Order: sequence, then C-alpha cells, then structure tokens
Amino acid sequence: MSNDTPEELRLDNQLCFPLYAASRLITRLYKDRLEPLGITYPQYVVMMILWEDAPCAVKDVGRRAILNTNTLTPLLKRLEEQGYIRRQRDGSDERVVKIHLTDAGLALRDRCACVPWELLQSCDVPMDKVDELKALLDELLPVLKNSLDD
Amino acid sequence: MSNDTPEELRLDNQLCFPLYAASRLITRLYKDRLEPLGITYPQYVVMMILWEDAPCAVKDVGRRAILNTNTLTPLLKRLEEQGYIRRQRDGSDERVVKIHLTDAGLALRDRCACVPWELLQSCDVPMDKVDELKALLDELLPVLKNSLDD
DNA sequence: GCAAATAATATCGTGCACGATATAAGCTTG
DNA sequence: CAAGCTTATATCGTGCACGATATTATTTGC
Repeated sequence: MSNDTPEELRLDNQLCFPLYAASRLITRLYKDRLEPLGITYPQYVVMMILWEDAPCAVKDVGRRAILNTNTLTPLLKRLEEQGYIRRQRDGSDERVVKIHLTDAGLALRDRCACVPWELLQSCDVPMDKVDELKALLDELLPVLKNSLDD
Repeated sequence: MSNDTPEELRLDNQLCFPLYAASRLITRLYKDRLEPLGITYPQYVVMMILWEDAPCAVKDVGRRAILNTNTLTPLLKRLEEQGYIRRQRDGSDERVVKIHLTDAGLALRDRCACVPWELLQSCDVPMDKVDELKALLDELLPVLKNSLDD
C-alpha cells in the first residue's frame, strides 16, 4: 500500500521539526546543571541578559530574550523569590520596572561559568559544526523577526 | 565601568539561545496558518506523523515526536475533540491505545499541503541556507538524543 | 499458576509561551 | 489643561513540556 503523504508534509523533510526538537532536547540537557542552582533554562537566559545589562527595564529584557511581559512578569517574580534579582519601579518614570541584580544574583554568574563548557563536553558534538550552526542561526533569526513584524 | 561577564556567558555567544528563539519564532509563524484549521504547531507535528503512519500507537507517535505521554495524552484528546483522530484501545494488547485518522483528519492533510511552502515564501530566507541548516540539525539531533540517554 | 518485573497510558503539579485584555503613567494636541 | 493616544507592565486563559507518580495489562521466572 502506497502512502500518499506529499513530500513536503513528511516529518523528515521539515526544517522546523528538528529545530523544535533540538531546542527542547538542549533545554533538557541544561536542566541537569541548572536545577541544582534552582533555575530553569528560560530563567538562565534572563540572568545572562541581566549579568550584562542590569539594572535593566523589563521591556529591554524582553527585547533581548524575545519574550513579552506575560511570560516575563511571572518568571521575574520567581527569580525575585529565589533572591537573585530585585524589581523596582523607576522613580523618573513610574511605568518602568527596573530589574536589579542582588549579590546572590551576581554570585550565581560564577556558579554558572562552567555550564556552557560542561554542556559542550557532555555531548561530543564537533566544535566546527557548532560554530557553523550558530552562524546560520544568527543569520536566520533577524529574518524571522522581520517576517513577524509584517 | 567594565563588564566582567565572561565571554561564554554572553547571550550573543550562545548556540542554544538562537536555537530556542528561532524555534519559538517559527511556531509563531505557523500559528497564523494553523489557527484557521483549529490546530497548534505541536498538534500539526503529531498529525504529520499520523499522515505517514496511522494507525499508530501513542508510544510510537511519542518516539517520533520526542514527546512523552504526559504531553501527548492531552494533545491527542484535543485532536479527538476536533474530530481529526480516534483513540482506540488495541484488542490484542489492551495497554496500547492506537490512534486512527478520521476522514476529517485525512482531509486536513490536503488543507495543510501548502503550509510549508507558504511559510518559506513569507520569510525570504535563501533555500540553500535552509538546506544547510537542516543538514546540520539532522546531524545534531541524534547526538543530543544519545547524550540524554546516558 | 502466580508473584515480581516490565510496559503502555494516564494523571498531577509546576513553569513556560503567548494572544487578548486591563491598568496606570506619561505624552500630545487642540 | 483636558481628551485622547501611546507606552510599560500586569493579568487571564489555554496549551504545551516534562519530572514524578499512578494505573492497568502483559510478560517472566520460578
């Protein structure tokens, strides 16, 4: 019996599926290393942004992480409960909530320093492939952002 | 004031972040085209598997989609409510739930046929880059699966 | 045959992700 | 300076994702 599914609807021919699957698998890999620190992968992304830019408005965190406040507000509240950040209204513009790093939040950076390296070690994927993949994704990302603005 | 964040913790140096971001952006792109059909992107992935393999045990859908029953069971129930599939215990092994396509489920395939092509058109990303990216991801995926089994 | 191990689904709890809507502060323009 | 527009954040509802655990059916070893 032949299968009439057209080629373009076969799972193995999709670009999006391996992207979607790889993203989830990597999040699982991170979990083992981030769970002892009490944070999730999306929280880790937000912390990376804050380690570079804090103090930083919620809006600016969202712009870099490509996340809206409906995702960020509860996530930031959880980070605040953990004691890693402080949320504080900006005096000069009361609409803005600025995110500040606490001492624990800054200290967390040192405890995370080995995570990216350890992760690369754990799955032996060749370094040149990683670089190639990253270059392609960095090219794709702005294109995707643009087509969502239309 | 200098920023002491080590290079490997900078967001722009991560491989995983653009993967995570691109995956989410693409899901948003799909949303516009799948919403009129009443399904989400993960449901679309499951339907692609069923168009190839139905009738098919939940376990086998999960193996291909890389999803466990805690995600699949509710997702499949929603597809059943929409009338696209039928869930039915296997007579020869009562543990197994086989997923069957309904007529509407099969008809949905034709209505989805243009989706992958339309999506590629909507964001003008060059075809050779897409192929390159897909090849790299198909190489990465098995490696990731392996390192999660350890 | 029957207890223990294994296998296939299901359920539960927590945390994203996101469209839609609400709220409140600031800005603008007549 | 007031009505209306814009901006920043928050809230709500739905649907993944997934670790942990429960449930029921089959298989395995004695």
